[in-house]
Amino acid sequence: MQADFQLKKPLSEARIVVAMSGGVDSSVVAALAARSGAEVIGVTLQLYDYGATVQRTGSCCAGQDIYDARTVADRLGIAHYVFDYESRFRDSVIDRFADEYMKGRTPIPCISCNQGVKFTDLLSLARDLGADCLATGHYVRRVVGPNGPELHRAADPARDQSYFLFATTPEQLDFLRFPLGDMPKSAVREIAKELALAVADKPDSQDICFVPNGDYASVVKKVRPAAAQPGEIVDLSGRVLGRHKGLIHFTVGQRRGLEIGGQPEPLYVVRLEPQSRRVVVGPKAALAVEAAHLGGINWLGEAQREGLTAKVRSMAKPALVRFDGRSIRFAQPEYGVAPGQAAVIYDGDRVLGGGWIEETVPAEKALQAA
RNA sequence: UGGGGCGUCGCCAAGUGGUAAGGCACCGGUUUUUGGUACCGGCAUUCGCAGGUUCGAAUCCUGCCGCCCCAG
Repeated sequence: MQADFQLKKPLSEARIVVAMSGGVDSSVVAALAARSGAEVIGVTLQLYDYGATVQRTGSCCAGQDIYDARTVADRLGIAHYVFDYESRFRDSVIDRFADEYMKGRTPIPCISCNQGVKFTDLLSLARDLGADCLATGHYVRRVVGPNGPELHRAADPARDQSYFLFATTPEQLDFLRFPLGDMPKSAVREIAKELALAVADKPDSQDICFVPNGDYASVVKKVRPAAAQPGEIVDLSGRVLGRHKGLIHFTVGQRRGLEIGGQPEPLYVVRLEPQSRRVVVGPKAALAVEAAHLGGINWLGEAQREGLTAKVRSMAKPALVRFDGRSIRFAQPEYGVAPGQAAVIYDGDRVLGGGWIEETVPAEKALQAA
């Protein structure tokens, strides 16, 4: 299987830097790059303290993963460097993650990481190394269109990671390459197996890489000890239904963990009020949202067209929306839209851009029905 | 200490002689490079306690305990 690195010069004269996390995907990218005839440099970033995470499955960029990346690079016969980006990662990803939770928002550290550490810092590092491009293992397609490179959904819809890459700027996209965007995951594993890469059967990463055991609240508390303030759980009319042990344990749309029984139907978190530390809950209908205001918008497209869709979470099916440059308006009510999450706007398979959800507008009709 | 009502899983609650519905909560799993959602599965050998009647009781009888309401 050959990969097209979309370079203007012959591959034999090119230098490709591959971001190697230590997982199968980026390892296969390195293999494809090595096979292309270009000079390949593997780079692995050490992002967080790995003492606690060594051997943990489903992690990335620490301990065992760095060792795995090195092993693959050795096998492929390519150069490999490890850089310590811990403090940068702590500032731009972990601290920001904790601060968002303290504000009653629900952050997506993977996007912060892609946006900052990977596509800003690592990318400029790659330029410094004299690379012609930076290749990563993301499942997303870079399509060269009439007006330059475009970002598209991966060919394998089950693996598509475009949601996590909405903040990629045109300048970054110009330098980035995503050789796996056209392949199904199974093909990637097959390549890894053919080449007898040690990571061929390594489990996919999941959850938040720097959070052990899925217990993100502990990480937030460790970074921001003031985060664990208890408060009241109230219904839409303000009636106190119970107490909670910290706003950071909740996100809009969440059902479990409220520990309030005796209800005729499930209760969901409708909103979080950091000032009063109240968690406001209500029936599912109260979750309906008709619009969302976005901040930190990144735009990759040209004209804004009709028939756009948007995703407000990674695995959601795209919803029909109108976008006016600042807000999206859903054609049908959308449920569980949480501030702090990303809204990514698509034209078909193409990512036009997106932004962070700052505020949502309840869908009146559905709210009254509640 | 007169009258009335009630006591079934953590919560709500069905069941009034035939061998414990359901919902919520909780737990586990599946899905997933965020959080969450959704889906699947689990969850009272026992009905406040003690006796009795009956082939058989959460359901009937007796006593006790506890709670609520109305009267003092």
